[in-house]
Amino acid sequence: MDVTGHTNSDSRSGSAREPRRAASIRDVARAAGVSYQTVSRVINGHPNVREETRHRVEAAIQSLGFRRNPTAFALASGVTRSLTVLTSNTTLHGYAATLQGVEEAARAAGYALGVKVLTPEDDLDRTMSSAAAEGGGLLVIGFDPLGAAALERAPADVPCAAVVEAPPPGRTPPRPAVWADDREAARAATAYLLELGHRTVHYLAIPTSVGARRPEGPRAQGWRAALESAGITPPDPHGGTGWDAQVGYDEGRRLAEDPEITAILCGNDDLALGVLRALHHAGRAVPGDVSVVGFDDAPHSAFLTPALTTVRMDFQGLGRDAFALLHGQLESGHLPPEPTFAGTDLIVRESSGPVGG
Amino acid sequence: MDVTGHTNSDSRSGSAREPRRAASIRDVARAAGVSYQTVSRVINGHPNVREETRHRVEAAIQSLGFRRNPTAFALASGVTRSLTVLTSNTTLHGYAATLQGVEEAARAAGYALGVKVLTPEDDLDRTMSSAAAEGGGLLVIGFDPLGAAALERAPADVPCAAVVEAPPPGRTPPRPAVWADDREAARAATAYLLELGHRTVHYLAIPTSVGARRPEGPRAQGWRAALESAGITPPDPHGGTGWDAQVGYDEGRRLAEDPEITAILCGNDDLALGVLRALHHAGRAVPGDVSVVGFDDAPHSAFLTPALTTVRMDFQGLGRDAFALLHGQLESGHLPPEPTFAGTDLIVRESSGPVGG
DNA sequence: CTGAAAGCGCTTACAG
DNA sequence: CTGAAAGCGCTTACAG
Repeated sequence: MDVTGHTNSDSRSGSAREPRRAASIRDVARAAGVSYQTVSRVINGHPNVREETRHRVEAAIQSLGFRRNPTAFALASGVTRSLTVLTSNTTLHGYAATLQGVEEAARAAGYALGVKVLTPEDDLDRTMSSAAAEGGGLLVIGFDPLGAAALERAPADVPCAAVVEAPPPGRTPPRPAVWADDREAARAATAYLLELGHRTVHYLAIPTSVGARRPEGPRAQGWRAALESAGITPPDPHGGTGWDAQVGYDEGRRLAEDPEITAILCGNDDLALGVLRALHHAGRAVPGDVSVVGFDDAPHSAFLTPALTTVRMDFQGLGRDAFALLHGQLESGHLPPEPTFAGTDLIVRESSGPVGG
Repeated sequence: MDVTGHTNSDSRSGSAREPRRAASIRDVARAAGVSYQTVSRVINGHPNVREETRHRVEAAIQSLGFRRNPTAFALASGVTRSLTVLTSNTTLHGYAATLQGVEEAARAAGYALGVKVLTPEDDLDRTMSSAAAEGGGLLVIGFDPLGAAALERAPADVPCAAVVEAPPPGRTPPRPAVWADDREAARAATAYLLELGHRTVHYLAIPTSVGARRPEGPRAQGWRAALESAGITPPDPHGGTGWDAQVGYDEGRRLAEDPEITAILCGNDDLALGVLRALHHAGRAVPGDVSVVGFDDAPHSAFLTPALTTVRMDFQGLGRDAFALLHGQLESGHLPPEPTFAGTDLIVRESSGPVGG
C-alpha cells in the first residue's frame, strides 16, 4: 500500500483578497478626536490621561479593532517581548519537554517564542548573530556539544539564559543557567542497583555537552563515583555515539553477549528501550538475568513491558526556570524567582531487581 | 531520592556589560564614504551600483560586522521573512514531526520560525490576531478541534497554510492545506487484518479535528468502510477521549475482557502501546490471541516487544509541503511545488498475525 | 549610478 | 493632562 498525499492550493480564500491596512494609532486618534500620542499613552497604561479621554480612546480601539503593531513597537522602544530558543533538536524527549516548559512560561508572560534549530552545517556565529539581531532574548538548550558551543558564542551584549547538563563541581556555565543534578541522580541510580546485589553496573552513555574534549558527562561521572565509593573499578562505559533506540539496540547486542553483565544504566530511556529489545532477542530475561535502568522518564517508559525503571527529570520545570532567568534580564525589576523546579527522582518499575532474581 | 536542581544567576556576564549599539547602515555609509541609500542597495543586491562602490561598502560591512536589523526591515518593507506555527501541542509524535518538517523548510528558505501554542483557555480570536499582527505567515496544524478552529478563524487577509486530517470527500479545508490520506490508510490496515482471518476489527479512536459535531474522523471512516465493504457491521468505536498511552491502557483493559475481540486498530501508536500493556496484564497474547495495529509509526514503535505493526505517516514531508504552500503566498512568483511527500505505508511487524496464530 | 526626502507605526522626551 | 517634534533602522519612490 502506498497512498499518495493530497494538496489543496485553492487560493480563493488565500492572498487574493485586498489586504486592507490594519488600523494604526493615527486612525484611532482621529476616531477618538485626540492626538496619536494620547492613544499611545492609553495603550501603554500611562497614568496621566483624563478618565473621559481614556474611555473615548478605548471605544475607538474597540470599534476599529486596533492592535498595536509589535514590529513598530519593537523598533521604536527597543523592547522586544520575544525570545528565541536555540536547540539542536526539537523532538527528543528531553529537548521537547524543555521547549514545552519554556513555551508555557513565555506564553504566560506574553512573550512570543521563536525557535532556531542548530545544525553542524550552519555557521554558528552567523546563526547566533542573526538570532541576536531579531531582538529579544536568547535561550539555549545546551544538552549537547552544539548547544554548549552556541551558549559559549552568545554575544555578550544580548540577554541570554540556558538549561544545561550539570556542570563539573566548582565550575559555572558561561551565562546564567539552570540544571538538574544529573550527576547525583546517576550516582543514586547506580547505588540502588548495587544495593540490589549487582557486583557492578555497566553504563551506556548518551553523547554529552562536553563532547570529545572530555568524554565524561555528569551522568557518567555520577555512575563512576558510585562504583568507586563502593570499591568497584568501573568498567569502560559504552555508547556515546547517539541518543536513539537503534544505538541502544546495537550496543545492547554486544552487552548481551557477556553473561557477567547483570545491570545496565542507560543515559536515556530511548537507549534503554533498545537495550531491552536486544536483551529480548538474546534470550536474556529482564530483570531476571539483567536489570536495566533508564534516564529521563519518557512518556512511553511506564507502559513498556517490562515497565522501565528510570530517573525522572523535570525538563518542563527546567524550561520554565530558564525562561524566568531570561525574563529577569529582559525586564529590569523583574527578578528571577528562586528556582522551584522539582529535583530528579528514581522511579522503580519492573525492569530492575535483585541479581539472579 | 530527591535531588534538588541548581541555578546560576551570576550576572557578571549577563546584562551588566554596556549594550554597545549595533552598526547601522548609516555607520556603514560613513565608513564607506557613501550615502546610506547606497548601503541599502548593496545589502539588497540591487544591480545599479558601481563595482568599486559595492566593494567599498562590502568592506565596511565586514569590518563593522554590520547585520541588517530585521525589525526595521520588516517595518519599512512590509515584508517579514517569518512565520508562526499555531498548534495545540508540540510534543506528541505527529505534531512534533510536522513542526520539525516546517522548521527544516523554513530554515532552508531563510525564514524565522515562531511557535504559538493554542489552548482552550486562551481566546482564539485574540491569539489569531496577535499572531497575525506579528507579520509573516500563519501555518496551522489542524489535527484537532482547536487547530481546526484556528484555521477557520485565520484572518482572511493574512497568508496562511495548514496541515490537516484528510477532509471528507468533496470538501476542502478553508485555507490552502496539505494532508495524507488517513482514510485510505485506515481502510487498507483494516483490510489487512481482515485478510488475516479476523472476523471483525475493533477501532480505538483518537480525538479528531471534527470534534463533537461529527465524531467520525477520517481514520474511523476508513476503518468503517473496510468493514462494510466486507459485509461486516462495524462495532461501536472506542476511545476518542485522548491521545496517550494511559487512555489506551484504560480502554485496552475493557477490550481485553471480551474474548471475541481478536483485532484492534488504534488511532495512534501511543494508544496502541497502552493496549499492548493492557492485553499483557490481562494475560492475552499478542499476536497469538489479539492483533494490534497502530498509526503514525512513532520512533519507539519498532523497538517494542512485540514490535508494533503500524501505519507510517510522513509528517515531516507534510510540514515541508505546508511551508511551501505558505511560501508561495508570501513571495509572489514563488510557486508552491507539486507536493512530493510520500504517502502512507503499512509497516507489518510483530503485533499482528493470523487469527488464532 | 547615487543622493535627498518621505514614510513604515510606534515611542520617548519636551513643551505647554 | 495633552499635543508637536524627533527618532528607532530601514525601504521605496523621486530626483539628478
